[in-house]
Order: sequence, then C-alpha cells, then structure tokens
Amino acid sequence: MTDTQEWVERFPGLSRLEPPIKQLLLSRSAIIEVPAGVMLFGPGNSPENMLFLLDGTVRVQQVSDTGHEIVLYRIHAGQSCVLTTACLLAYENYSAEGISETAVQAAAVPRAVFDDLVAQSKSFRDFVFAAFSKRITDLFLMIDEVAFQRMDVRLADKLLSLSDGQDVIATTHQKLSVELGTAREVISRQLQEFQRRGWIEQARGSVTILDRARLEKLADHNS
Amino acid sequence: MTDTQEWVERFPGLSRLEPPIKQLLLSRSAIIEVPAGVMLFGPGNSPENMLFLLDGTVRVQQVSDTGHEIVLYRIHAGQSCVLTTACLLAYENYSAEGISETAVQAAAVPRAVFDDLVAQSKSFRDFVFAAFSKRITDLFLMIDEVAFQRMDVRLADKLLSLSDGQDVIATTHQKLSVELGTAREVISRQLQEFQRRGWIEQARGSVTILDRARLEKLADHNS
DNA sequence: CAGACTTGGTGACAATATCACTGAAGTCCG
DNA sequence: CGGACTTCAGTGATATTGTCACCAAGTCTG
Repeated sequence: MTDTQEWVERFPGLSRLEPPIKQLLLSRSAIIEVPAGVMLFGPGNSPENMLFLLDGTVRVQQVSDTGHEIVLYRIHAGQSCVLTTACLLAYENYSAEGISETAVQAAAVPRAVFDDLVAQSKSFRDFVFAAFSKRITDLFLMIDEVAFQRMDVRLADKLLSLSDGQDVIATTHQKLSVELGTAREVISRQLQEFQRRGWIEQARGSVTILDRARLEKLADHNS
Repeated sequence: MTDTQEWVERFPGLSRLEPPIKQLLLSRSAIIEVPAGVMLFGPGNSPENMLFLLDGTVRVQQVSDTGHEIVLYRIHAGQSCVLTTACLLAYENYSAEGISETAVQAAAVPRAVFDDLVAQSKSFRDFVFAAFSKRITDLFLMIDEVAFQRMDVRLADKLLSLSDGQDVIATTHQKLSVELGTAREVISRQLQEFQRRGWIEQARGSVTILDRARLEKLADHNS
C-alpha cells in the first residue's frame, strides 16, 4: 500500500507548488480507494471531484453508436483526470467512460477547491494546462495513427506497451481489438502471422512475447 | 470589415465577464489582420499571443511522418486558439499547423495577460476550460469517425459542412482527401458514385450539390 | 508556344472490415 | 459428474478502402 502522506510530492508537476497551496491541496482532498473494474466516470455518472491518481491505472474508452469500442488513453499514477472530468461536466451526452483497470488509489479534490487552486497558483495553472496540452497532443498522435498506420505496426506497438517489461500478456483477441479499434478477426490473423514468424506464442487468454527486438523493429520502423 | 470596438461582446462565453476584466482584455489586446493562406502557427513557429478570432477561419491540420495529411479541426469567429497555442508552447516537436483559410481578423492577447485573466476571473476560467473540453470531446468524436465510419458517409458529411448553405463548393479531390485523411483516388471514386446517383455534379476544382436531402440522409444515417 | 504543374481518371493489387459460420476450452449448476 | 451455456479463437467469402503506377486533359508561366 502506498504512503499517502504528502502525496503531492509524487506528482512531478505539483511538487514545486508554493507551500500554502500544497497545504490547501493536501487538507482539502480525500484519499479514495477503488477496486479493479469499476466505472469511475461515464455517461450519466460524472463525479464532483477531480482525481489525482496515486496508484493503479484508469482506462478511458469510448463506445460508438455503431457498437464499436476503442480505448482512447490510460491515466497512470502521477497523472490527473482533470480534463476528462471537465469534459463530462461540460457535455452531458458524451460517450467516453473511465474504468479502473487495477485497484486504484486516488486523491479526490472537490471542484470548488480545484477552481481556487487554479486562481491562486501559477504553478498549479501550469500543471493543469500542461495536462490538457499533453492530452490534446496525444489525441493528435492517436488520430494520425488510426488514420494512417498499418495494423501490424499498431498491434506490435500495443503488445509492447501492454507487456510492460513482462513477456506474458494476459489478454484476449477481443480486448486487443478494442485497444486498436478494429475487429477481432483482424487481431487473430495478425497474431497468427506474428506466431508464424516466431515472434510470439499464443494460448487461450494470453500472448507471450518471444522476440521483442523484432516487434520493436516493426513498431518503430514507421513511427 | 468588422467593428472591433467591444469585440468581447461578440464572444458568447466572454460577454458575461466582470466589467474590469473585460476592460483589461480590451486594453491589453491588439487587433491583428492576416490574409488568407498564412501559417499562423506550426512547427518552429509558436506565437507569443493567444488569438481570439473575430472574423474568418483557421484550419488546423497535421502532417504525419509518412507524409499523410489530415485536417483536425477549424477555428471559427467567436472561438479562440488557446489550446493550440498552449500545446505548441508545451511541446516543441509537434506537427500540427494552423493556417488562415480566409482573411482573418483576431484579437491577440499576450501570454502574461492571459495568465492574469485566468487567475482573476472565474468567468474567464470557465470560458477557457469549456474551450478545452469542447476541443477534447470533438477529438474523441473524430477518432470514432476515423476509426469506424464508412468513407461515403464521412464524405457526404464533409461536403455538407463545407457547403455552408451554398451549393457550389470550390475544392479539389486532393483537398477533400486531406479533410478526411484518405487518398485522392478514394475521393474520386466516391464522388463518381455520388454523381452517378445524381446527388452532385463535378467540374474541375468544384463540386455542386444537386440533392442535399439525399446527402443528408446518408450522412445522418449512421451518425 | 514549350515545358512544368495541377487535376482527375483508371486498373491492378494489397490491406482491412464485415459476415457467417465452426469448434474448442472454460464455467456454471443441477 | 454431465450437459447447457458462455467465452475464446479460427476460417472462408466478400466488401470496402488504401496503395501504386500510369495516363490525359486543363492550367500556368517563361
């Protein structure tokens, strides 16, 4: 379990805040814990708090009218949900949802406190705008990838980022197809090709990376 | 030519600002005019000012490493470039660029003044965060569209939004392909099909809408 | 006018999406 | 334990979209 004392120090962008601002943030926030698989926000469920993730990851994905799903991004420890929450408050009928992918520990900051912090601290403003900017540039990159990148390159890249150092990835073809916004069959065929080349090994519900270097070469080649 | 006195009143989100804030914004901003076809911001060219568009439109597009281009969004009169500028300042090697599509008239607000305004006025904060939120939700929708929508539906939708009431659209197949992030050949074939059905008429450098209702039906059907 | 450039058309082929199935492997519950 | 059910994955056929190579007509410019 993570030490929640002075959690602010563990946010690269927040540790430089003015001491009184830090104190305000610490005193007016509550630490919450959520198990894996819970919808933290989504259609008809916009929380009144801004979350700062201390531990775990939140997956943000979208369901289209056509029934297709795609993972938009993940929020990791040290990042905040500021923008997603802001979006939810601004636009009711909005289809994205945030789901805890692991057990999650977060600091919840009420909206009013957040607004105060933005007003009072230039450092906090910089943190917030940097978070928005990073998200928007990441979305630009994602649009580019979805529109122009080949599926084998995207899949190789996704496998590597999901592997996170480990060689065994616990996932299904279905889940991978949602990651990339494509059809399960496409994933099945691409994975078969990777397996045929000896880059991976498959089992029900898992993919094992055998030749990381080749996957990296494919993923980096056109990125 | 637009009357620049009290331009703030013409921004729905800014007209409710507190009078002294309005005064600050008016007194510390400069009205600039730019002809069509100028790159306002882009790689290696991040302006020191936040722009509030009074007249004209700015097209924001991206060039991928693979040489593919795609239009991300447009900024119209009454909107600001806040976020794009913020992004540019935060990330140097960033590939999006903003080009004036028509002659443009804008109010330029220096970064420092912008920061002051955010600190001092809750209304201004709301305006800025609403702009960020709108942009992000629009990008979510765009990702969905690029990933899952059929090209004929997207093209019909784009023709309607570009027509803007007029029936004749001055554009080329090449430009349309950049709008949708696809290949020119794909546009050529889709337009041929539309023409075969009697929905449009083509000439070199222009598309004329003949049956707007049918196009709308196609565009709305799966959106 | 000659050459360069822009615009658009076309066929062949590759990559990806969609649809309709199949069977194998796990899960639940009487 | 033994179905009934669900989840997971494989496959072939077909539609859509992307890529490549090339051509032809219109436009521009020196």
